[in-house]
Amino acid sequence: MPELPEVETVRRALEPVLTGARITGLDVRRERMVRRQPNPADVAARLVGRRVSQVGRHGKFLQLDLDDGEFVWVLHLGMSGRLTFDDDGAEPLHTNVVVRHDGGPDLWFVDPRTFGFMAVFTPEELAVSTIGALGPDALWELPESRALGEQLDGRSASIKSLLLDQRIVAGLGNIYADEVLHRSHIHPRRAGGSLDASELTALRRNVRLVLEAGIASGGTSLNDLAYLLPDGRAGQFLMKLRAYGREGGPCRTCGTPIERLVIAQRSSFFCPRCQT
DNA sequence: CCTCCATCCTGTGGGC
DNA sequence: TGCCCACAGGATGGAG
Repeated sequence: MPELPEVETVRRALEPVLTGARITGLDVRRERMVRRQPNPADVAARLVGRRVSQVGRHGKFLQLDLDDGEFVWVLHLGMSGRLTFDDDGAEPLHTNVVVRHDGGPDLWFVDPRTFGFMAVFTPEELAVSTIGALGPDALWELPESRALGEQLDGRSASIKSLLLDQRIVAGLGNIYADEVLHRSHIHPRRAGGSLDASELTALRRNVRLVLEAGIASGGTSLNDLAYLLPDGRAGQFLMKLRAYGREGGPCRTCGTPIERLVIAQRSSFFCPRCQT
């Protein structure tokens, strides 16, 4: 569920609490939440007793440096993951992992669908994993349009599916990809290699614009059961969406009803008039 | 190398 | 009200 703006919002909430904190305990209640770990039994041993030196992010992956980079603690929220601190309220259903530390209240990893996961890698293990093959971060390392064009050159797959490919640029998901394409007036089914220079320029500009606007609004909460800020509030970007989830509603540019297509097994919302 | 597809899970909302 | 189905913010591994 959470895309870059949501994960960045979470990162900013974790940063002041966890930076410098020492992990004192780990309670894994659903083993499935620990995945992609070279040896799953190592997770507690690698985590407990270590100090968080930096709270980072690459695309949708949270990456927390432990003991100045000796290990990297990776968390991914999947489709329904939430990170929140124990606020003395009732522990939510599907609190699958509890992390104790000396920087404040326990950290709760809540995830009904369990598509999220966590793992603790050495930098070497991380580098050779698929996480190490992530493309540049869509916010912090967004390539120039010319370099984007080189990535897309010759590709016959739809631009929508290529925007979702985290090896090209890391951070866009289904909502923000649709928003970027709408603002760029590009049809989601266009072949990636068919974009011209001015379209690439618009695409790049709108990736930045949409992600920054999403972060400024605290992300997108589609309903109050999935993504929420760590303090429990809902993100406010939903009302600013121009395409995603608006099938049948008027295009905010030209009034034409927004249509829905399935591309790469995901819903795509677009304006049939503005986006060509 | 590239593209497409099924799969991992649980919950919700719409239609009947 | 209850049942059934479609669908949901993601990533991966394997087939072709």
